[in-house]
Amino acid sequence: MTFTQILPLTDISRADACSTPPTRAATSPEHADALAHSLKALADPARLRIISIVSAHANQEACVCDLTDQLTLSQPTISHHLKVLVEAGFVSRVKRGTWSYYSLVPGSLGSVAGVLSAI
Amino acid sequence: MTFTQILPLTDISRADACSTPPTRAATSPEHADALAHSLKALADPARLRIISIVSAHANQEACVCDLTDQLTLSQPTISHHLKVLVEAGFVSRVKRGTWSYYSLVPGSLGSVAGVLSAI
DNA sequence: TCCTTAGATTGACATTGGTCGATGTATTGC
DNA sequence: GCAATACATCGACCAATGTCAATCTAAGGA
Repeated sequence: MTFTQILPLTDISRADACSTPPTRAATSPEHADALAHSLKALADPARLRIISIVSAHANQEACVCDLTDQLTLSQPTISHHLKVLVEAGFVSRVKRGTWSYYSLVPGSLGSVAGVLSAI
Repeated sequence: MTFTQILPLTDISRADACSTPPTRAATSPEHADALAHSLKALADPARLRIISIVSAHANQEACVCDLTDQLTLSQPTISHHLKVLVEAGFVSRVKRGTWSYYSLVPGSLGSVAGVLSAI
């Protein structure tokens, strides 16, 4: 019989008296990086409003002119925010004629919400 | 019978030909600001790991030494991240003796997740 | 072909944000 | 009271980010 059998492993493995042992493993750094990247894309008032405006449309689709109408931001700035959202996978773009139409990627928001509440 | 009865109102109310009408109102700027502020507090790998480490503990409580052990960050940096999380309402602090213990604010993550999936 | 329009890209700028070393402040133990 | 420990705060620095004016590209229309 060894010491590790007599004493709980958690008491041996840590030296700090202040702490209680963890019940499960914490999120990996890679997982945290990925989630933070998604959250960063959402963590901007203009981008949240863009998502809201897009999803408020009948066919879940809005053109850039809808956004420049409602947001008090320049057209390049809105285009920049749209690019961030596309690269993060929250909206997708389709071009018809002169106009670009943006739509929500189904489930993308719910996925982040699910991960968040599962932490 | 007037024109507004013949033609759909939505066709009259907007001048842009590229756009479909919205089915509901978009999020208010104030609401977007508030949600963005909460998301900003979460949108950092170190802070996500802090939340994960705290919630992985038996009593949903961890001291700073638990965090300095697991995160490869300086103690002032960790203290800074903790302050951000406290001010955003995701964790709370209680001091017992020399040690500060941080714990998750129940429901705070779920609340953000709920708002997110309701956009 | 040329002009106009829609929207993307570029470059520059100011602001914010993450990080650390140094220091400050309680609390504990001697 | 004094030294040591745990943690917070401060100040500085560099990187990342939001914003806009200017420019570029592509699609239509005359």
